[in-house]
Amino acid sequence: MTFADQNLRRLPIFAALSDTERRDIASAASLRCLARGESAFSEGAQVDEFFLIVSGHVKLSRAGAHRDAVILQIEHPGEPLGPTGDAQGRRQTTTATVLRDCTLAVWPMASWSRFLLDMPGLAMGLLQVIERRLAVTQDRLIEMACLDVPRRIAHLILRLIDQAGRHEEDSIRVDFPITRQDIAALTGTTLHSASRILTHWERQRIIGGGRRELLVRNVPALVDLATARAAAPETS
Amino acid sequence: MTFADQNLRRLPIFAALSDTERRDIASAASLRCLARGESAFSEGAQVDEFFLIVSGHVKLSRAGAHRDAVILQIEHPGEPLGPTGDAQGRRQTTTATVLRDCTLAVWPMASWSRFLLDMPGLAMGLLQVIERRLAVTQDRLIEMACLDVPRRIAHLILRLIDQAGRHEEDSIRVDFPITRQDIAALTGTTLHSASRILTHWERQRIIGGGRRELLVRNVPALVDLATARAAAPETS
DNA sequence: CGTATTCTTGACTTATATCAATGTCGGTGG
DNA sequence: CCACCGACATTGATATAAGTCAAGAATACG
Repeated sequence: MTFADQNLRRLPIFAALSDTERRDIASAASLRCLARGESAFSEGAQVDEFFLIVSGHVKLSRAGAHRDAVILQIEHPGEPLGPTGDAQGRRQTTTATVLRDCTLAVWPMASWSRFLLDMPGLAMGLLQVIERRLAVTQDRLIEMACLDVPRRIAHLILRLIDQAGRHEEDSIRVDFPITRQDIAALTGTTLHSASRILTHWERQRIIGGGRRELLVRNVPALVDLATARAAAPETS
Repeated sequence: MTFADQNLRRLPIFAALSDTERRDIASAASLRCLARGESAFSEGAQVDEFFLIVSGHVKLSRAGAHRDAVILQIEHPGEPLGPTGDAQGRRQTTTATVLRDCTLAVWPMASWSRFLLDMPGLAMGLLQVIERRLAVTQDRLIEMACLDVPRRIAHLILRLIDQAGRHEEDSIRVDFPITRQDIAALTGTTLHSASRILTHWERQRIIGGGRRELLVRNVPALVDLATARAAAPETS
C-alpha cells in the first residue's frame, strides 16, 4: 500500500483516531488517478464508494434549472467527497469533476460504513468537516443574498487564494486551472459579467493571469472591493 | 424530569442509541421555554450550551452586509440548534429567534461533549442531520443562482408546507407566524418584491392568509410557478 | 384611540442578464 | 510549418427583473 498511514495522521477527519485505526483504514484504501476533466462520480449515480482527495482539486457541480451548472464547491487535498455518513441507497447529488490531475483514495462504501461504526472518533471527525462545509455554504448563501456580482467575485477569489494560493514573485497564484465560466458558476452569474469584471480588474493590475489562470497581484485592493461599496464604473 | 426518554426515541439524532444511553441524555437535559421574539442565542456569543427544539419553531438568521438580516433556515421540533460537534471556544454564527412559543431542551456544552465521546452512535446521528442540512442549504444556493424571485418564493413556500404544513378545510397552513419580511429574508429579496408577488398570487387564490399567516390554497399551481417559466405579469 | 407593526402600491433607477459578434490562444493534423 | 478548429475570452448594444425611494393603508395592541 503506497498510502502510508502517515499521510492520514494530519487530516482533520482522522484526528481522533488511534494509529492502529488509521492503519486499518489506510490499508483498506485503493488509489485512483484521474486526469483533468474526468469525473469521480456523477449526479444521480448510486453512492457505492467513499472518496478522499489525496492530491489535486475537484469541483462539485450540479446542473441548474436552465443556466449552466452551478458549482457548489471546490475541494482540495484532504477533503472527503460525496456523502460521508450512512449512504444506504443514496444517490450522488453532485458531479465531481477533476480540475487538475488528481489522486483519490477510494473505499468501498461497505468498508467505510464498517469503519464508521467501529471507530467512534471517525464520525466525530467527519462531523467537524461537514459542519465547516455547511458554514462555508451558508456564507456563500449570504453573499448571494446581500452582495452584488463584483463583490461576490472578490469574495470568491479571496477564498480561492486562501484555500489554494501559491505565493509567486509579487503575486499569489490560484494553484489549479480555473476558467471564467467556472468563476461565473461559483458566484451565480454569467460568463459575460464575470469576464467584464475580471478584465476591468486586470487593467487596474489587481489581478492577472491568462487562460485558465488566476493570479492576484493586489490583495488589499481585492479586500476593499469585497467589503466596501463597489468601485466607480469605468476608469478605462 | 418532564422530558421522558420516550420523546427522544423517535428523533433521528438519537436513532442509533440504546435505551440506557437515551435515558442518560434525557436526564441531563433541562427545559427552557421561550416566547415569540425571544432568542436562544445571538450571533457572536460563546457556544456554551447545546439546544434541541422540543416544540415550536426557530429562525436562524445572520446580519447581512447592509440589507436586513438573512434567514439561513427555520428549524422545527426535533432539530438541534447551533454547532453540534466539538464547540471548544467557538462562537455562534447565527441568531436563533423564536417564531412561535417554544420549548427547548438544553444541555451544558460540557455534558454534551462527554455524550458525544461516550456514545459512538450520537455523532453518527448528528452527522446525518448536518449532512441533510447541508443538502438543503446547497439546494437554496442553487435556487439563488438559477431562479428568479417568484420561483424562489414558490420553492420556499413548498418547502415550508412540507416541513410545517397543517391541513385545513381546503388549504394547507404554515404552522407558525411568518411575515413578508421573513419570506424576503429567506429568499434573498426585499420586502417589497415579496409583497408584490404574494398579493398577486393571493388574487389568483393560489395562496391566502392575513398578517403573519401563510396559507396555500392551490398546491399544483404553486408547483407550476416553482418549476415552469415565470407566469405572465399583470392579470390585475 | 393613538401608536407601532405589518403590509400594499406606485414611480423610478440600475445592475445585470441576454443577444450577438468578434477575438485569441493552443493544440492537431495536413 | 502553416492552417484550422475548438475551447476560452472579450466586448458592445439592448432589455428587463428587481431594487430603491416614497407614501399610505390596514390591522393589532396597549
